[in-house]
Amino acid sequence: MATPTAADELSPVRERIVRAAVKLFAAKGFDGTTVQEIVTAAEVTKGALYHYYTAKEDLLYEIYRSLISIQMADLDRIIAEHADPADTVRAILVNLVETTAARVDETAVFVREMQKLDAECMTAFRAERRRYHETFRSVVEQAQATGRFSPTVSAETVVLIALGVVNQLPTWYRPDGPKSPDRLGNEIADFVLAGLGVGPSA
Amino acid sequence: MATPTAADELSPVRERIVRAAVKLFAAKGFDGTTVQEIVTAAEVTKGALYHYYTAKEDLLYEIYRSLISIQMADLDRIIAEHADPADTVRAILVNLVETTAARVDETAVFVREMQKLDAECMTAFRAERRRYHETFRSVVEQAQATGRFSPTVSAETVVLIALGVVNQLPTWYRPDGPKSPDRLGNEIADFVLAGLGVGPSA
DNA sequence: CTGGCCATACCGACTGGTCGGTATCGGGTA
DNA sequence: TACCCGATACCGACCAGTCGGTATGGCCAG
Repeated sequence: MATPTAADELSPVRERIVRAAVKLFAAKGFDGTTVQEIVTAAEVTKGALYHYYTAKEDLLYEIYRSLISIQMADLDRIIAEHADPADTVRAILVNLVETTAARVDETAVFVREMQKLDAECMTAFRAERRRYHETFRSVVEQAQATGRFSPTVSAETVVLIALGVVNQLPTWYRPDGPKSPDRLGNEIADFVLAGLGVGPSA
Repeated sequence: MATPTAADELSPVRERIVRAAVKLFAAKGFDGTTVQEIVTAAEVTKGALYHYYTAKEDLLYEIYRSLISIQMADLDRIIAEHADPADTVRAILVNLVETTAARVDETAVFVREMQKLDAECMTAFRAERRRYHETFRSVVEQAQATGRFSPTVSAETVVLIALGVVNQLPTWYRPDGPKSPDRLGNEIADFVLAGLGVGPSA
């Protein structure tokens, strides 16, 4: 266990390759990026890349897996930590904005190129996404049922709106912009909670 | 002027080509679609395509131009037609959802492949988008300044959220789903207006 | 200690096939 | 005939992936 190859740790070479791939895929798209460009940017050779990965598509898979596993773990943790639904929703949104802002390239690739995965990966990822979506929605639904949130708008629409902003975030978010991810997340949460009939902060 | 080549009218062949291109680009991406696939789907030949277009990229340009020009015209018309800001915001959102639902493929391509346009087209399109964004935002800002909308959330955030949902719409919207575009648009408008402190309908 | 052996990590020229785009010609219409 | 629309054959560039080979380092027998 001296070598950090366990679990999620990537060997330095693998990590350099994936990092380069993410940046290039985000900038030029999956099909628009050549394997040669990736290996040049990663300062490795084609042989090295194909030593670690069996196909270009594996890189996509690696990117998605790391992104989704983080988000799902965060969601479960947040729901376990908070009792009040307004707190929960706020925490979910702030966390989502923060992790997305920290991984803009990954998210951009995810949003734009998801459908390029082969059928079985697609199904798996759709299932994960669905679980995220439905977990989020049930938080809203339960709070509506117990009268904490206004029931006028459908929970489905709320979730669609909330996830919509986050997925579009890579298009407009700039790390050097005036608003920190934390503030951005809270502003979005303010708005969403206002739409659910909850006043700003408790 | 007997031939309908004027203004936005496309000759039958051109139209078939663009239609096929939109569908394929939406399904497989710009780089993932070959010119041969386009001409096969359009039931024309490569010669015909390159007779009307000088490059594959021209097809992207054509798609964007038609989408954006419609949206900009709608926006200007809607703002001219409505005096009350709540009505204006609702009308903008309903219209946006309806036109987007009617052109899911175009929007999907637009959102995903915009950056593949060359530098000058990009600049032009960014300017148009910016104008849309800022026009929308100023409607919200003015209503906040005159006390019609709650000033607690920044107008910028509201616009980002509203346009976020619409751009993501191609990912989840299904024409055969339970909700009509009109109803969807109104639900989104309900939520956005609630977030701005305006009760449902006037 | 040392020398032979093997596994893992990595190299980069090469290939089979594909793709965007072009050159050229036929055939219908005026 | 003249001209435009479209068909077909073709080209040069490029790309994902391969494959024969090298380098490094650990390990075990002598």
